Amino acid sequence: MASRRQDIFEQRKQKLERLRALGINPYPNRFERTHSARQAVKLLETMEANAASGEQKAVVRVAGRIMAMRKMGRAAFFDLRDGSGKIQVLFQTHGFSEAQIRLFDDIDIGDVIGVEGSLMRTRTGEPTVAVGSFVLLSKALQPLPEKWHGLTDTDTRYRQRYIDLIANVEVRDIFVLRSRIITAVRQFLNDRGFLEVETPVLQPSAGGALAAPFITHHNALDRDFYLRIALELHLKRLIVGGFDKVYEIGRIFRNEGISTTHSPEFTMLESYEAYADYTDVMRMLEEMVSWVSQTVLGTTRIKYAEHEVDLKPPWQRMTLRDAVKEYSGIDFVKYPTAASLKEKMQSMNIAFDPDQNWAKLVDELLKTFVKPRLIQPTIVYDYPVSMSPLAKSKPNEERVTERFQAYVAGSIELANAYSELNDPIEQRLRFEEQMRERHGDDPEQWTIDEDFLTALEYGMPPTGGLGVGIDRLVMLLTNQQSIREVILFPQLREKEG
RNA sequence: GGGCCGUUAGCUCAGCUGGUAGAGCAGGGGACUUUUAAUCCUCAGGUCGCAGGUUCGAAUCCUGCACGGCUCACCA
Repeated sequence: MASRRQDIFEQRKQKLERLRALGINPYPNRFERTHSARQAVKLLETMEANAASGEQKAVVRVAGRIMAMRKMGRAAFFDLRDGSGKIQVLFQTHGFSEAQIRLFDDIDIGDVIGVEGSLMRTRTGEPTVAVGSFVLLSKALQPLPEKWHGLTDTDTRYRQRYIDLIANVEVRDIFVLRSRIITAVRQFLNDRGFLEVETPVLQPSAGGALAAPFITHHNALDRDFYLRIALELHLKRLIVGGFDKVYEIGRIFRNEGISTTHSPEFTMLESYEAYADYTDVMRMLEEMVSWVSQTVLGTTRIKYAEHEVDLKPPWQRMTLRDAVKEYSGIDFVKYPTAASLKEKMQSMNIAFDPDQNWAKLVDELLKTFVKPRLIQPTIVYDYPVSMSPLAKSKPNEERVTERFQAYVAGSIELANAYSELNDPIEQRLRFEEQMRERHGDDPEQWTIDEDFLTALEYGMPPTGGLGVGIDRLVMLLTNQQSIREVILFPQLREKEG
C-alpha cells in the first residue's frame, strides 16, 4: 500500500504490533545457533561425501538476515545471510501452527530470523535448510536497497555504511581484507622482534611532519593540544630509551585537503630499528609488503587499476637524481638554486608555482614525471637534505640524505623511510631552518619539540625508520582507487536539515 | 578554494528542442508446494536537492545555495 519511507515504516510497525499481540517478541534476547551459514553448507557437503554410510539427516539451527524471499503459495524460499555467507531456507507451511503462519505472513525482507531444520539439497542443487520451526530475531522497520543493483549512491554508502555492508558483499570483502592486512603486518613485525607500542594522540605541539594539525582543548589543564600528525618523534624517544625495535599502527590527523588519496584521519605504520640504516629498511619493506600480499591474497602478483604489479622482492632501486633525470630530463644537481632550476623548467615549458622553493620544485618534478612512470614497485632513494629534515646525511655528501620513498602502480606512495638523524645539534638547526621558512624569523612563532631534542641529546643509536600509509597499502591490495573505499566511516560534510 | 559532472518514488534508473512525471525492484491485496533477479493479476506510492528568476506554463532554461563524485590546487 505504501511506498514512501514513512509509510513503509508505519506499515512495518503495524506488523510489529500484530506480532506483539500474538505474544511474539520481535526482539528476543537469544537464539542458539548450531552452525553459521557456511558451516551448515560445509556440513551438508561432508554428509554427501560420506553418503555411503547411509541415510542421515542433520538438523541445524542457523540465523541471519532475510536478503530475498520467493514465496509460492504454501512453500517459500528465503535467502538468509549471516557473517559467514548465505544459505537458502525452505518453508513448507502446511505443518506450521497458526502462530507460525501468522508470523510467516508478517515477515519482511531485511528481518533477522533464526530457523531450525534439516539440511537438504533442492532439485536444482541449492544447499537448503528445510525449516521445521523459526523465530523472529529482529524486525527491520526500514526497507533494504534493491536486490539486484544494491546501493550505489556514494553519499548514502559512506554516511550509512551499514546499509552498504548489507547490500554490497564486495564492500564487506574489502574491510575483511583490510583487517587481515593489518593483522599480517603486525605478525610480520612481531616475528622480527618488534615491540608494538602506543604513543600520545594529544600532544602539546604536533611534530614529525609539516602538515596542519587539528587543535583541541583540554579543560582541566586549560590549554590547547594538537592531534598528532606523525608518530615519529615519540617512537624515536623510545629508541633512545633502549627499545631497539618498536612500531606503532595508529591514527594520524592532518587538517588538510580531502582527496581520493587523502583523508583527514588515516592510519599510519611507523617502525624504528636501532643499528639499522635505510638499506636495511628497504629490504624489510619489500619483504613485508610481498609477505603480506602473499599471506592475505595468496600471491604477490596483483592488479591495480589498469596495471599488473608484482610485489616480489627485490624491488627496482633508483636514486632520486637518476629518476628525475631519466623521466624529466633535468639533472637537478646542475641547478642547485631555486632560481636556476626555475629557469631550466621554464626553458622546457614545465609549469610551476613561482613561490616554490628548490625542494618543492624537485618534489614537483618527482610527482609529475617520475611517479606516474613507476608501475612496478620502486624504491627512489637519496633525497636532497632540504626535502628531508629528519633524515641523516650521507657520509661525505652533505646535501644528500639517506632517505627513500617507495612508489607503485603509477600513483601510490607506499612508504617513506630514512636513516634517522640522531645528531641533536644538526637536528636543532634543521628544525630552526624549517620553522624559519614556514613561520618567519620570529622564534615566538615557532613550535619546536624541545623534549625530543633533549632526548636526542641523551644519544640515539643509529636507527632506520619507516612510515607506511596503511590505507594506501590496503588500496593497493584491494584494487581501490579511492581512500574512502577502504575507510569504514569516511569524513563527510554534515548534511543540513 | 577553482573547474567539470551529478541530485527525479525506499533502491536502481528513464524523462527529447519548456506543456505539469514513468519503469523495474521493494511495498499492499490476490493466485501459486522446489524457487533462486521465481512467475502471473492487481493496487498504491513524488515538495523532481533547496531558494529565487524567466515564462501563459519549469523536473526541463537562468542565478544563487546545499550535498556528493571526479579533477586541479594544497598536503615535505
